Amino acid sequence: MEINREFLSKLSEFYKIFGDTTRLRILYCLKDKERCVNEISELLDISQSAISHQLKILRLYNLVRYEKKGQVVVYSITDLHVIGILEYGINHIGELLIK
Amino acid sequence: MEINREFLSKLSEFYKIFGDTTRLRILYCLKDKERCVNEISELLDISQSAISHQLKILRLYNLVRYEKKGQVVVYSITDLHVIGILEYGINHIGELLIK
DNA sequence: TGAATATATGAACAAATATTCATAAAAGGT
DNA sequence: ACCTTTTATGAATATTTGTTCATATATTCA
Repeated sequence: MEINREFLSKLSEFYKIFGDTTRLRILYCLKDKERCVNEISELLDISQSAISHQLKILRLYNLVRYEKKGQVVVYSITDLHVIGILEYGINHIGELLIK
Repeated sequence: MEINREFLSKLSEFYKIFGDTTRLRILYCLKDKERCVNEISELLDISQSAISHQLKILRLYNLVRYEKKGQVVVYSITDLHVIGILEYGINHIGELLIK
């Protein structure tokens, strides 16, 4: 009847990740293209540190992939699910918000 | 290129709602059946006040419907989208978490 | 090797959010 | 009219979360 507590907790943590505009913007700007930290930082006009902290969270949940290329670290979306979830939100949530 | 700021903010607020175990549990226990506040409170073993505060948020975002029946207030899920989003999470997020 | 650049990270602080507690409001039963 | 039950709500508090600031680490280049 009730959902298993542990899964529930993971589920809420997961949604929570998408519940922050900084993280959404990061994910969105990585949607079609990998980018390095400074690039993201400049593009979104958010401090390097803040971006780095948020990337850490995204990494922790396997939403982004980390690849070191010389001095630079390049981040990209891990997997199509992430884009799917984003698009699901973009398409379906609008409708709910209107009513 | 970037998502419109206002939509972005609504989107994150929306995901945020699902990013709390209490609210997830409330939504989940209303999945197939309408219930009154005390019923939810007892079922989930969370204080009536906490439930009521959270229901207010769910109501604000039109995720649940409010119906007064005499002394009792009955809540139910507003719309199939909500269940869709929940199920989307339940089905797809598990996979992401594993990797 | 030393300077410059890119990124990560811990601690402090600020802001947002959830819960509790006390109480109010609304309805029903006596 | 009064007591009981159910729900809502404001204020206080506790907790969580995000950002900034200072600094560490790693890599390249001179």
